[in-house]
Amino acid sequence: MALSTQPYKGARDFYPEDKRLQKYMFNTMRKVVERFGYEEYDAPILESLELYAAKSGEEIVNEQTYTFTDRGDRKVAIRPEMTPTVSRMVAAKRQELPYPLRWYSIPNLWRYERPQRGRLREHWQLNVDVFGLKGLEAEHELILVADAILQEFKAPRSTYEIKLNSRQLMDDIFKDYLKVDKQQAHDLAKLIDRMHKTDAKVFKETIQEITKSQPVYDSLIDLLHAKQVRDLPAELQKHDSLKELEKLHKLLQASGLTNTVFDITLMRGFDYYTDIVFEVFDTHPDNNRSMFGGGRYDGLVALFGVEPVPTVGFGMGDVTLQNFLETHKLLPEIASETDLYVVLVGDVYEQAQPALKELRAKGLNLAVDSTGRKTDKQIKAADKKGLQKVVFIGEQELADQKFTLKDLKTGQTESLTLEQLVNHL
RNA sequence: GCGGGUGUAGCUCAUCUGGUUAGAGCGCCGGGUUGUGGUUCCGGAGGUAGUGGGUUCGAUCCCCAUCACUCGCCCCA
Repeated sequence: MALSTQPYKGARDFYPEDKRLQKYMFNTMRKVVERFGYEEYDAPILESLELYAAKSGEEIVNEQTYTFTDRGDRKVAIRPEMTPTVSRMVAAKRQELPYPLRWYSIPNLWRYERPQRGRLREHWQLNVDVFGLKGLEAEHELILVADAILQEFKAPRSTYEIKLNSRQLMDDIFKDYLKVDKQQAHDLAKLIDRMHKTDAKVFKETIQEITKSQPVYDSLIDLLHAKQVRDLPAELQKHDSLKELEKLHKLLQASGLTNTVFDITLMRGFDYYTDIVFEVFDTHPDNNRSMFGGGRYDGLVALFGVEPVPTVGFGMGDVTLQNFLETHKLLPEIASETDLYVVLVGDVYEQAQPALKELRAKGLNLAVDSTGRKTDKQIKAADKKGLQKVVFIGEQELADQKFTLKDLKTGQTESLTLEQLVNHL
């Protein structure tokens, strides 16, 4: 039985052309978040299982986390998300860190689930967090960062929509406005979260079943029709979170983000969110899904026994981002890291070394064809690698110290000294 | 974890209700004479039909199992 060449289920091999694309995406993200003053951190892929048990939500720990017991009998998890880790890191140095803290990371994360479009078992996720800002300047900044990343990828604002809501608002609506109990609130939240995917009739019937009260049902249906903050009942207009949402919306509009909307059905899966949450949606019908999201989670750092630190963060997955860029045809051709393919003509491997050394010293990335095969084969190899520039080095060139540079795209050749060659590229 | 679909050459797919040596396009390799690719021409390699069972005189085709991929659900990025 031959060994399988397939990568592990739900995980990807990155061949050089795939890796080039990944590097392009990550470098673009890095460039943008660093422009906003965020600094990169990292951490181990393994964490103690307890880290996730506390606050991530039931499902992700019980069913979606890769776990094992190590030789020292410790329960270990492969990180399914980065937020608990970064909270742990901040808590560990709570007193000595300079706030506001702007941190980012691009970790690979593992979740045990059924792979499908936009969702694999291993993915990379840009995590951007700001620690130590109580005001909604934090939310504003992070949404600007998310938007700036998509702008850097040249995505028109019509291709995505930024949805805003508040977890606090929803909690208070359930508790004080609708006056339903905890279990009902939880069930309703889950249901509302998938309202757009549920059949309208089934949706309403399920609400009936959960609320068991006609007035509550009517009020809730009314709320769900709200398209903007102003549509909500006057009684709720006084709610702090709603005022904040309105302010945030104005701030974003003033920043040129014309594609932000209030969406009362936005819930977000993790239990640790405490107030404003947001998600960026792809508006394309073929890929209508949440690309990334985040929100405020003021309580997480305090779980480590230190004073709380107000925090806002978001995550952006590489798979969903790539789907988005592909769907909107925003992925450019990415050139190889190699600048120049060296065709050796005749038996000149040894004599060519000084010239090769000089070219490398001047910063060119060279791939030398040291096979000794015919020149046409060598050129074909360069072409197949997707390289555009080829230089010929043979007896003649070495004698004259003039080298023939060929552009495989235009077919033109030029005879150049090493100096000129370097300047040319 | 649950439900549906698919699985034939490296890739995309044929093989007409089970019937001789399973085909094509693209790709790949070699050649059109020795220092210039991409076009073109000629030639060639490559498949135990995902895997294992079963039904049948006979299975790529029907049945079962299993694995993989894929779509949806759950959940989420």
